[in-house]
Amino acid sequence: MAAKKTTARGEADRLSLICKAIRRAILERALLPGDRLPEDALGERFGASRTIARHALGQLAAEGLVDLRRNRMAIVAAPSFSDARDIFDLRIVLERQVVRHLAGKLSDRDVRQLQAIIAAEHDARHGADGTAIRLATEFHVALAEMTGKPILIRYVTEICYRAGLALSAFGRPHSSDCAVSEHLDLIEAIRSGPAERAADMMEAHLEAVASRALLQPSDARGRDLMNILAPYAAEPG
Amino acid sequence: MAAKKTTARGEADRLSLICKAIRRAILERALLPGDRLPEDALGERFGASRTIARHALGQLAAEGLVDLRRNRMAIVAAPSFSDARDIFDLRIVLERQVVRHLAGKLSDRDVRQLQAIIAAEHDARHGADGTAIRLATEFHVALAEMTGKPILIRYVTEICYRAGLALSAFGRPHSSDCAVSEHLDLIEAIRSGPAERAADMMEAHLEAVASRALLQPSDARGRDLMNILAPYAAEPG
DNA sequence: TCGCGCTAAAGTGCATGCACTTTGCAACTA
DNA sequence: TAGTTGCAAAGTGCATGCACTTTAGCGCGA
Repeated sequence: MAAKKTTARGEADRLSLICKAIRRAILERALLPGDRLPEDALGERFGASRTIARHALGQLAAEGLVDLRRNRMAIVAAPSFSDARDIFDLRIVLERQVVRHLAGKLSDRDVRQLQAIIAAEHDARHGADGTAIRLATEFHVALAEMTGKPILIRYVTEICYRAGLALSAFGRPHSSDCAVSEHLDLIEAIRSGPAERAADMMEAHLEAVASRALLQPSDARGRDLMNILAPYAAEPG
Repeated sequence: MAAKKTTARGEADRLSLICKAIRRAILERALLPGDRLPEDALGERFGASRTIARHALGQLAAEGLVDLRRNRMAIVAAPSFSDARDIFDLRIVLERQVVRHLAGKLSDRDVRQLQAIIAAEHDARHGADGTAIRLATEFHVALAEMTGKPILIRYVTEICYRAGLALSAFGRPHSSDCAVSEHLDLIEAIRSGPAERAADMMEAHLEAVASRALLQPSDARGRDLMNILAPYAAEPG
């Protein structure tokens, strides 16, 4: 009973495989907002049929990472500037909640796990841009997971990916440098500090990330035609 | 060009049609946690094939309303007691955020719309149980929509439906009576009050709803076998 | 009477096929 | 040359079919 059919091992079915791959590609900026995601190509790339690829795109659309218009090819979502701001506002209230749950309750094992991620961030800070961004996200997701609350974990994870996408739409290439020291401070505050102080620190950290990237709204690379043309639509000539 | 094919009018494609129907059925307790959702029956009921029904179930699973296990029939999700508690915790932080955005900014039109919903709640308070619950939820969703922030709206709507499901799993039949007066007070606080006071009032309201329903964990109708048996697993005999 | 295995019916997992829609390109026109 | 029209290639929307899995019922033995 080693292999039942062609499939055995730890194959977590191809649907979630495709979802994971696209999520990660978006997070690491291998896929950029507006990039096309044809069903056939996707399916072929992962050895599945269009049916599966289509289903995966549906899931990702539900998570806000993919834009799905009828009869048109799916594309990586291109959040507007105000979407980006709203995503970070939401991320702040969710991660404040994470920190509140964790304050004064981190086990030594937790701390070590977080420090390992930060160490990886440190190592990656001069490597590929995408790796640094992914690790920074992993830090926040790991924090959420330490609450042990599945629902909170799900929403924080989702909003973190959407935030990554938003930064990808508006952020300048080098925006995640000092994250390492901020993350270290954060651990210390959560480990020892009172809940509200730690939560405030998380908010300050996320606000800093957002404002480093989301300063000028008209930074997008020529996309968002509707917004650009809006002022011209009212007055003719 | 009246009707292009068999389909015209405002048909919002059958996928979202199925999703909406199931969401509403769950909210109104026509569908209860654990109820079976076979793909064929669903498709047939809505004049679609299994492909569409399956896709719809995927979406609903992503929203946490449906439980999808491989090779097994989909069922309405049966949140555990701690899931229910977490859902309400999350709902509180999200709706506090809604209220913060809205405090002191409700237009007369907004107030009238909210009052109309409350009036409907008042009328329905002795009718079908499901209608009252649906209207109470509509009140909260309408509030979220008044922020005009699509991302916030999406998450609040989703968590409201999940909360409805959680109440369905643990709540006693008559738990939404005094909601009317609480909702009226809430409007007044949001319209006139300072943001944090209004947010506190929203928290108190949701906490009241939760504690009215989520008092005793072992209320579930014989489900949640694992939890029930947990104390017996340790000591034999 | 109660458990236990076996089998048919019901259901899921997924690829494929066909009809329809969009799109890019190229020829045509002014 | 620039704009427009028409057409083929590419892509989506969806139903259906087939292989595999689960499940429920039934008969059999104890």
